[in-house]
Amino acid sequence: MAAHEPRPKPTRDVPDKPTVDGLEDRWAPAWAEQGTYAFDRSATRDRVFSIDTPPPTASGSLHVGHVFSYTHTDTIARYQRMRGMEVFYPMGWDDNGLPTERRVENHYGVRCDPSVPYDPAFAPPAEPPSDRRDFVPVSRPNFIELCEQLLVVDEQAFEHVWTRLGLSVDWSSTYATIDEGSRRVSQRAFLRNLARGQAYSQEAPSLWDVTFQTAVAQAELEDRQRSGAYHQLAFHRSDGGGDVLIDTTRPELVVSCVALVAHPDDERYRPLFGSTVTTPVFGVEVPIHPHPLAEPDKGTGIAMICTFGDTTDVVWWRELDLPTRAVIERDGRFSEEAPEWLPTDLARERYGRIARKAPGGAREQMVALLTETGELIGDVRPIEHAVKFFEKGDKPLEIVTSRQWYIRNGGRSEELRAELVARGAELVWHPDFMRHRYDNWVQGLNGDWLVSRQRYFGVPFPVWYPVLADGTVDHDHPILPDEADLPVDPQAECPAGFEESQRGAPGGFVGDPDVMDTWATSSLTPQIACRWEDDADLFERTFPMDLRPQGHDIIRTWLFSTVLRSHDEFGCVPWSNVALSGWILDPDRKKMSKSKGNVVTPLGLLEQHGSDAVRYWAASGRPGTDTAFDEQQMKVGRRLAIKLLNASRFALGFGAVDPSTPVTEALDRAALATLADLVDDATRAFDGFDYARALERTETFFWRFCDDYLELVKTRAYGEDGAPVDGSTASARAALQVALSTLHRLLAPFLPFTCEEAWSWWMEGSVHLAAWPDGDSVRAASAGGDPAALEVAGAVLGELRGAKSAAKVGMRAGIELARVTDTADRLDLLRSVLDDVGRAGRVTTFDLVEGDEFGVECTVAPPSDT
RNA sequence: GGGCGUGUAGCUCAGUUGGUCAGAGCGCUUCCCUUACAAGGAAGAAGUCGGGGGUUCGACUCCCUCCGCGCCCA
Repeated sequence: MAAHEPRPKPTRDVPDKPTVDGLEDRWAPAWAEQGTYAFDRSATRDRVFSIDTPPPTASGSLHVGHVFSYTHTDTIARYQRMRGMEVFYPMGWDDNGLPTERRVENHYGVRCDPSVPYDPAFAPPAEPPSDRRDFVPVSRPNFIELCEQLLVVDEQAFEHVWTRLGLSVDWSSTYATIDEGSRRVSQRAFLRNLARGQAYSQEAPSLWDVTFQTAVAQAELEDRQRSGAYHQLAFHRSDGGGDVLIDTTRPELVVSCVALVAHPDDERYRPLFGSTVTTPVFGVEVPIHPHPLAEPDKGTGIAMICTFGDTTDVVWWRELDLPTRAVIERDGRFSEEAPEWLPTDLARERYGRIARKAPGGAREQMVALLTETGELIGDVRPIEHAVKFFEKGDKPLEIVTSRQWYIRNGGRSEELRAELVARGAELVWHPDFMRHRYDNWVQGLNGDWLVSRQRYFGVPFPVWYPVLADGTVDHDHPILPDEADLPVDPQAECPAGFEESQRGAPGGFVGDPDVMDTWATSSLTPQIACRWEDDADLFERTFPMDLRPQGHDIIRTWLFSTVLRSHDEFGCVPWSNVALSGWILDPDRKKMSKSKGNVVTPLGLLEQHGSDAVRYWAASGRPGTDTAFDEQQMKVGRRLAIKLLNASRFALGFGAVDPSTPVTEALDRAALATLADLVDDATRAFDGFDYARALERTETFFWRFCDDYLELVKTRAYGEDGAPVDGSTASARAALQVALSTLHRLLAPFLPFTCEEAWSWWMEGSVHLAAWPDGDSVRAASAGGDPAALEVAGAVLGELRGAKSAAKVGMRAGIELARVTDTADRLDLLRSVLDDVGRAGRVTTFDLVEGDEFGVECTVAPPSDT
């Protein structure tokens, strides 16, 4: 539907007692029935405004932060719609990932096991077992089906909140990140990456979260301060020249030590480079290498390199071409068998004391061993140091080696990094300074994007591998599906030309067991929402998109990866604008979060204050700025909504006048001239995605409009009882119509329910499909009015009120004489509106005196008897 | 340690190229049930614009520095 010029109804229908209560129940269903926000896909690209809405986690719950940021986006969607754009505003659900996996498991009492064949008739247990060990194993396709069933329920709850909040989403076009379309897009994009050499697999060390049993990408890391302790260990020079002392926080990793390393310029260790030492306890001979990453100030200045204690070890391992001596398995425990590199029976026997132990237990044993051998020097010294964690995890990450898929992201290519930085520069950032976050992230990348997850639930890699005659798997010659067959599940389906019976057999095939990181799918939301290759017509009309709204905490993940995928596939940015929203802070200025227990449920807020009131608070939060959770502001929003209804009732309470009626009175013309400037201001703000500024300006005008203009014009607008409407009364009524129509539209993006209600009293169709007001048209209606006239009138009226207030009389009291002192220019303006000011202030006589200082002296009439 | 942001009335915040910019709302005090509005209206008190330097005829606004807070990255 295209925006249209306002069309007045033949008759007005204004309720006697307007209320903001219940407007959501009246208008949300009406909008749904009338398809008010339906996307017209016949629109050409230049008339479409498409929004890459963040898909909320389906199994989670909405919180105040969602209400906050989604309201921002909605105000922009509504503005663009009123500007005549067809708004493509789909909603997605992120159900691809751990939270959904857990939820489906617990809800149905099942667990995903890709080795189980698909069962089309599967039904989950009637009573979910209480113990996880009794959960029923189901195939991945079955698991996804259950996920989709549960999503229906979750979606309804979400949609209920969103529609009540008044999001102008087109609910006929939704997607889920695990649904068939998303899987197809993810696999297709991956195969294209693979074909272009942008994706590759490799046996490589990766950070591993033991709890979640998942590999962790650079973007999901966080450093946390943890207390640890330096243990000083004695290594023994092979030439018998004495001991080399090193400090380590992880003595349990001595068994996996492959070398010692010191800074090339470190005079203390320079003579030792190239020589070897034997490790304590195990007596393994290892070399001493120079490397610039060694820190002379840290500990003794020489460190042991293990495979792998931390990410620096990985760098050393790679750059110094060291052997791999991994001992920690994916369950986080030391392997059962003694490593083959241990040279002696004694060493193997000692290893038995740490076998199958978790790092903490192994450390205790090692300290005991080191103490027994006398190779632990002095006391352990407690320190605080940064330790790497999965952002969702609670145990320090280990580093394990396994086959992983990567997508090139510039971390190993300066050229690609530069290209991606250039893509970032093409985007318009709101607010602008957020672009630095992107730049810093891209420039700091030091490895490719790990997209393997080693989990079961997710989008599978669409890849099989040949099994050679000797039974080994040939990872270098993957078997790929035809794009037309996507999505595929290599664990449940066999590749073309093979039989299922050949799975795992020599001469047969195996399916890649891995699934993709959820960001590998989320990075394709523009492609998914716009239905890349699945609906070429829609894609052409909507992509590249116009706006990506999102939180600033996921610039490095979601924003960056989306830019990367679009760059790879299309050679362009996926959207032209990105809008970063801030946080909600609780009254103590802390970020609101579930773990802090200070989250308020959105539905309760919407019911308590009304949706428009909550939206008002949300829209007051400036783009990118953290905002305090403030129910007082919601109450202000509610008052604003009520005020709008009452002011509308007043302005519509007179008979309608023909829209062509000239606005002749100076006060009316001044009011419209002021309004015209406001329209320009609000339009400029919205064009720059600054909804908060548009709201603030409009609101400020509106309060002044009510307090001053409506009071000043009231008597004239009523006209003489029973007398025919004269020109000055008609002017007032005409100006009120113009002003009201304009204000309803200016406020519609913020208070959609209230504005629709008031609009419906006198206009055909939805205000949300009405054309955004035009400053020049309003200015034309003002017939060259001077905004200063309204200012002068308001200033004098304020003084008159002040005099009455000081005299402690009611505003109804009369003023016998008001002596106004002001400059000649302003007195001239005042004369042009003096009748209105006199009536509003109940002034009998004015005395206008020229002077430099503005002032009003009043003689308040004595209280009238009776 | 680096980067970004932020610090204006008790509270939440405007202040767009340096010159009526010292503002708004809430809260507070007082008055008023005036025919749009008592889930309201009117009026009033309240700030050395984080501290200190500097540029300028003039700085909340530009520069330097320090301090506080927040976020991101090491």
